[in-house]
Amino acid sequence: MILRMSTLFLRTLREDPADAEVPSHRLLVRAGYIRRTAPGIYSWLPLGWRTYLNVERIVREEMDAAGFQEIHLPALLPREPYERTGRWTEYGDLLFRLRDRKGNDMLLGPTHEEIFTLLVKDLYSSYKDLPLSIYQVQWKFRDEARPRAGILRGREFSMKDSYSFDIDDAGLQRSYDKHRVAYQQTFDRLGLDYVIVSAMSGAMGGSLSEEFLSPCEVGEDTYVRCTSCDYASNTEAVDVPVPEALAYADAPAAHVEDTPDTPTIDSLVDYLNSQPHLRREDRPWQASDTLKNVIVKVVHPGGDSELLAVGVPGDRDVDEKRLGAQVYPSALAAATDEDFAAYPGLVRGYIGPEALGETKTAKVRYLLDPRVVPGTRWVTGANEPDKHVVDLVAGRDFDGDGTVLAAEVRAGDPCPRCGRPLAMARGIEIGHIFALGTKYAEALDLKVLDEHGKQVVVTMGCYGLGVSRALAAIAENNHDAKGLIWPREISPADVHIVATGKTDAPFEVAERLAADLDAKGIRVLLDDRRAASPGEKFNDADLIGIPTIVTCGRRIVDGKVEIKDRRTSERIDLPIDDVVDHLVEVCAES
RNA sequence: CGGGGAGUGGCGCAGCUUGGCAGCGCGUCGGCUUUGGGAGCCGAAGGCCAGGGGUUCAAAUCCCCUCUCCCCGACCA
Repeated sequence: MILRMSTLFLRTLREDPADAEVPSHRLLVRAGYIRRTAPGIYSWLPLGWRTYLNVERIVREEMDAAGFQEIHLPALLPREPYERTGRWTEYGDLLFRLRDRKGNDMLLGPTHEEIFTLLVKDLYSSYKDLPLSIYQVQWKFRDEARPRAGILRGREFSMKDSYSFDIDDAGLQRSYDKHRVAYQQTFDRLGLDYVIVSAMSGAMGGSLSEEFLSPCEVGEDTYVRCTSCDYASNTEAVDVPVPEALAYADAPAAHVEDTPDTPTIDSLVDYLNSQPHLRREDRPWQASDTLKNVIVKVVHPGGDSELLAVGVPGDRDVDEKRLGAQVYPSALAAATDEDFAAYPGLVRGYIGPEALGETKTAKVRYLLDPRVVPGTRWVTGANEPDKHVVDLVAGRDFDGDGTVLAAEVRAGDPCPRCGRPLAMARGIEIGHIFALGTKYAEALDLKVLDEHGKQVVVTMGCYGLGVSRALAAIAENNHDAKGLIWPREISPADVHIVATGKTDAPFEVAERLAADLDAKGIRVLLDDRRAASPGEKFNDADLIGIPTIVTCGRRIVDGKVEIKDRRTSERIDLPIDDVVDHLVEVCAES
């Protein structure tokens, strides 16, 4: 099939749309691939839809090749299964809810664990049926608080979601690994760079989960990567190398000092440096010499809560996400005035380790950053207003009840694998795989008989891959100032033929080439517009981003056309008769 | 939910401070000319200035209220 610019349902924009910031959004709208229909909701135009279908096809081929079976579930779903797993409530405002004419609650599927689980329960009842991996490509609906960046984060988006069903943990691990490999192959074929970072399973439940992040400035997920080796990790999960313990035999004894009006680390450091009798000889005091003790409230799943004290070097904040991941499945909350009132030993702004810990006066569980090893000397709160302790030595004067990875991770911190500096990076989450376990099978009572005739709960995995988001990620990684530059397999066409000139000849040559290429199975976009100026056509071709551009123009009189590689801008002139063979070769190579 | 910005022909914007015929560029339609990097000239169509209320002889412009969109943050399989 030959697409003709003269009749194509397309309008390219000369200027950037006012509401688009990120490159993929800007260019996809400008080049006439998508149009905004409502906030976070987009319509696909012919070029965009062909491109989208290519991405979807590649994903589908890779899933099929891995032995997963495609099915298709409705997007419009009943409330009941989501009620049973608790997600009707848990999803909150994120869920698009509606009612049918009888008043029954319905929803637009944000994800389909429940329905897949019920479908398997409906059909299967024996361990002999397992393992099973099934998937679909479906539009998902989430009423995001803030949709952004075009199709990178929409309220309606396309996702390939797979689900695996196994009889035991070993089977789940095998299914998980198969999906992991299938994802690697899929993203390789899509031409997307990615890093795999371990993630917290959070609300999805389960033990193991990994995210596939495509490195990209406009991505929403921050992660940490090593500047030297290939270590990459979710920020929450970065490990901190434990420094060696220091000798402290000749360390001075701890002493309490008056430090009026110093409830913050900054004010404390300034005060220490301003007092001649407190100054250090070797260098000024800095925030990292202080030990900051932060009180948070941990709310357990049952609803009980307790206070927790976290001690971190004063130059670092407690990263709530990181701490939250450590206490999961309990949740974090801010400690209230009442909480503090219950522990008179805790003096806000002047909390020190001597009052903390299971055996101390405050009896608040006290966890320390791994950097606080025995022998390190600290300035920290003396548990009295306006007083701090200097030269408090870890291991001699205080201990924690354990360690916790709660301090923020910063660029320059050492890589846990090789010790070289880490860097902060951003990425687009293009895939997320979970070893779910039995959460959904239990809630929905999916059991099969095992070889002993005993009912066992099936264990599950779920594996998401954002198809429309992957397209946006590909666009983010494949463009220049002039427009998009598609990898051939993704591109809406293989070759963009531009005819230009005032005579019929170039147009006739272009038509003939288009027909010949089409006969060879090469997909052609033909710019057969007579009225458009050459400049307009060339700019449109660069904007649209088809990988090979053939210009039938002024060289026609020499029997030649120009072939340009969109990515490298390399141009060659070729005799007309050689063009088809040449392009067949070019298309086969890339 | 917090902070910032913006709503004016299809698109991108000016006009608002200081009230007085609703403008510019692009696009669209017709005509002539033009064809290698978004062509030229002539003519034309197309706008309740987000909505509601108010002030005024007169409101895109001033005042009050509402709505919507975009960006940053919070949130988020």
